[in-house]
Amino acid sequence: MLDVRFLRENIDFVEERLAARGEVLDLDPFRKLDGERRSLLRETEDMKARRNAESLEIGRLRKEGVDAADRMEVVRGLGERIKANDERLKSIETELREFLLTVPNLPHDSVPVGKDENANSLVRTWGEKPDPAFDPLPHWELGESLGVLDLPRAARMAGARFSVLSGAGALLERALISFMLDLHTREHGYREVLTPFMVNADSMLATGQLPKFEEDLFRVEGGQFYLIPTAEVPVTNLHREEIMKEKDFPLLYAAYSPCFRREAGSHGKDTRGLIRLHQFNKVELVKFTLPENSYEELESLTRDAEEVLKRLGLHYRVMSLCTGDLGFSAAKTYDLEVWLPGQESYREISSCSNFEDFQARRAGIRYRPEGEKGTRFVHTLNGSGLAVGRCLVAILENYQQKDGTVLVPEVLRPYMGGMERIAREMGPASKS
RNA sequence: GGAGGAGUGGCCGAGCGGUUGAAGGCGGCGGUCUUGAAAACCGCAGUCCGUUAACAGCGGACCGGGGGUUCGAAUCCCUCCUCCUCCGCCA
Repeated sequence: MLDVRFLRENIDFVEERLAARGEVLDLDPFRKLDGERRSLLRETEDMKARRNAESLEIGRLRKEGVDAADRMEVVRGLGERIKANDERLKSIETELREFLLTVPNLPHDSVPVGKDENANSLVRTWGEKPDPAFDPLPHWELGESLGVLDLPRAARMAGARFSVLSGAGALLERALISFMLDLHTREHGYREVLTPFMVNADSMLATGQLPKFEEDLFRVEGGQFYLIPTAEVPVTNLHREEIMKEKDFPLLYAAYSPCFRREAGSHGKDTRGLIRLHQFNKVELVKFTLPENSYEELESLTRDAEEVLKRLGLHYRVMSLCTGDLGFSAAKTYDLEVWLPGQESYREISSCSNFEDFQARRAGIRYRPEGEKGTRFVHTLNGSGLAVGRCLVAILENYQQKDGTVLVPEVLRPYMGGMERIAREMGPASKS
């Protein structure tokens, strides 16, 4: 959510910045509602001040035994007008809030202007495309032939966009999760948290999934819960409605969670393999920082995510998303894109964003600046560190050998009982 | 699921329907004292909204959330939520 006072005083500037997102957003409802609210509020508060004074006076008179019936009558009438005004105010405030909740964040100055992903700018690349002397298989063919991936059975038990990993596949997924968490907690200073995988609507509202993107979420039938689309939601909500101390910052968290997404509107996209699923695993990094440090923290957050790819020896590039490709809540985002030889393309494997105070304002996450009166909103950031399933895809495709086996990256071997190579293994009993 | 109990400021804990934003204690901050520290003593301290150049004043709201009664509600009524205890069930 944008700061109402800032919006009021800089409404033309805001309109212009939002236009860079490619979204035509008319801020007139704000102009109208905000003005109405303020004049009505002023009037109503004046009446309340009078009522308070009168009531006090009535109490005093009655204590002295003086009859105050006529005064009480007057105040009763005042009370009725106050009540009517309060109701009107409430509906205006609700409308205003609902409108503000649908206004996206402002892009940071350093974000390239453009209308879609073609305008994203390349920040840097690491490593090189492998140059195998054979035609690399896409991971779904490789995984099935190795017996570590079973998509048909996943489809039967759940549906399209689900997966079953088995044997070395399941082990590799688990190894990746442990490796990532260990790296971030032991070397990068994050604190591991394991949170609920379902949250309430307030939490979804705080991070920006609601109210606008309900169709992307799974809602649990018969309950007030939503399945989380990313651990960003529960972890950011760890400090919802809290006022923290300046010396507490920065706060760094790493969390493993499964992620659940409807993928509404992406029919026909990435229909094969593990790239786009209704359920996938992810290790998420979340930071709470002081406003003045958030952009340097975004750089280090991105580096922390990159380190996973470096240690796995996977070639990738870093893109800065342009204004038109930026997510609703983000002020600036770097995407990490890993090279997938089976598909001859770079695919997003991490998205690292600074939300500035956009989420903090929705969530009420504040701190007390030292030597200053009052409170300020913190800045929140998060990034995948990394998407585990896509990471598994990248390993299968990048580490496949001519003989159809897959080498296990060095750093993962300790997590896999020393396994150096994934060879064809006995899968589950074959279908008749 | 059944039966009881409780929700007040960072924490603990008072609060006959009328200067109670809220006693007291702890913690925090500033000061006195001290070579320094502790102790003791003095003082300051909530959040949000509106007005405003102002994080100065002034006004309004907030005692789990929402609604009601009343001239006036932290205090009375209704409702929802959360937590605790006992029984049942359960990984």
